[in-house]
Amino acid sequence: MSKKPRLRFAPSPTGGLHLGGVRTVLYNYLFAKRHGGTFVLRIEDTDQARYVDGAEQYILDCLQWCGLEPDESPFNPGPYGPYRQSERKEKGIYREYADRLVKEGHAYYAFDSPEQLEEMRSRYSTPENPSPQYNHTLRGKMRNSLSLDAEETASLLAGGTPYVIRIRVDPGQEVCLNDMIRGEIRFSTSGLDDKVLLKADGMPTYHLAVVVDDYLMEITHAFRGEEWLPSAPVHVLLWKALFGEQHMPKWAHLPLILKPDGNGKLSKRDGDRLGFPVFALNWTDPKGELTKGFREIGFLPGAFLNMLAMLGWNDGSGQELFTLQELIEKFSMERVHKGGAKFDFEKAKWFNHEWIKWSTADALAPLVKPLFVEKGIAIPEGERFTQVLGLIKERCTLLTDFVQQGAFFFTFPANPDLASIQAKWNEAKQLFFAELIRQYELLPEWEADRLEADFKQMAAAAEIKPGDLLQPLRIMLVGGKYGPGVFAIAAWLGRQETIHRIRHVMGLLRP
RNA sequence: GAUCUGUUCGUCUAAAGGCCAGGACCCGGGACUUUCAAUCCCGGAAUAUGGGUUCGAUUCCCAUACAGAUCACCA
Repeated sequence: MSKKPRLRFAPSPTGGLHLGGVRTVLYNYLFAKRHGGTFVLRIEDTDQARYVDGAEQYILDCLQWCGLEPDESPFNPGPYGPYRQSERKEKGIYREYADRLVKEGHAYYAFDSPEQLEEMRSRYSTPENPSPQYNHTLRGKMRNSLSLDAEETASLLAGGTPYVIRIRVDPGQEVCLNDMIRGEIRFSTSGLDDKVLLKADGMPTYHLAVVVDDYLMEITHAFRGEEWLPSAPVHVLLWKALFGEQHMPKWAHLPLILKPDGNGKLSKRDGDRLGFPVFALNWTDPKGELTKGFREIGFLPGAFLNMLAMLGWNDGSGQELFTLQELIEKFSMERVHKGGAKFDFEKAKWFNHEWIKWSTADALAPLVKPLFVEKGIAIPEGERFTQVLGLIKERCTLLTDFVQQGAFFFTFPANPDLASIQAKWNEAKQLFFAELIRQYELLPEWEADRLEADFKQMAAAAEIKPGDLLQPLRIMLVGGKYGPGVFAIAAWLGRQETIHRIRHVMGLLRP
């Protein structure tokens, strides 16, 4: 790489950050870091109608949670600011380039009202061509500085008639785009339309803004979703007209993330319908409707990123578990897929489970603690708590599972599952546990192996299969048929609590 | 409808002309065991179709089929 790469993520602050968006961030970030480059966050807030308060902070929170923090952003500006397009517009940046395009004949003024545009679309719409475009064939029939004479245009302009600036695309030329993932893609300009570049409110559209800002911010590589491919030739045309193609960033259009069932882009609705999140973090829309995020349902950020990275990329070795650091070291655009990938929530959970197993109890503790607190469960400080996490982490797929799996350590089992032992409960067992309590009370040391050894010895003496006694003991200590080894549990609970729990359930059972 | 992009087990994918198409998720079975997990073993399942090119095609070419994206003063 000749110079330090500069990459950007350029979301519009309109709502929750989607899985696909996070993956776009990730690939941009990985590539930047892989090559010692810079990762910038630029806010594309040019659509004031869709702007949502708080969405910008939300995006930053997502990046922070993921650990994909930008080197330059509206919150920590670098030398290429401002980093919000609305602020850039205030400085007249886009206007200047739009005017230049008009002056040089690459763009023109269009005075058509929304009604007139609608009228045009319905008038020229046919079964063969359901979406007529504002292009070289139709622009002569519309009200613009190409169809009107200069005098009329000037008076319209002087009279304050609302107008937009549209790119002038001449037919019959070929635009070639060299995509890092897909190779050479050719478009004929005949199929392109005269896209609006500058809106009537003076704001640029995405097309103008992305080109101008990528140039001004010296972006070297631009990775974005595949849905942008159809408008890529317009951007190439703009680059040629404004700054020269040789300065254009290298493009890559990332494959789409598809819905698990059927086909098509994964949407928030699919998540609601199928019962999984599609946003990174909880998102509350302006109407107050909450959409769950991966963080809140109990994902580790590392697992989330790991899963996303593998949706469309692999290093060819068969390795599936990667830390962010490893991804940075191994990531390469050459190995990014062309085809879209269906999102599989089961596999996503598998990644998280692996990450939890792999995490230390100490690392998990601060993440899990609030979950217990939330449920009103008082937890001990320090080692006592992490010991429990160590005991149960391998059976937790989501962080939230820890509460379910671990609550009985800290709270007395209120409703023990008597049904599963009552049927086989008898005098002999009653006697056994009474004796067990006596024995345990006298035990010099309270430690799992010793507890187990004594238990088995006594079972043998009583001529009852240990298995028939362990089930009741588990219900007594845990309350249900789950959890780690019973003697490890007893050891952790301590003598007093263990005996208390045994006694309590014995009182509930009738031989 | 037009333009563009895709297509290997149900899903994510490996094999960048050449060992029985490999791994993972998932599902089924077994082992272990003290429940549930974890772990280990075994099994299930794929190159969309048709033509070429080649001694040999998952891989290269063409056609067909299917799927997707886009077609706003939204990004």
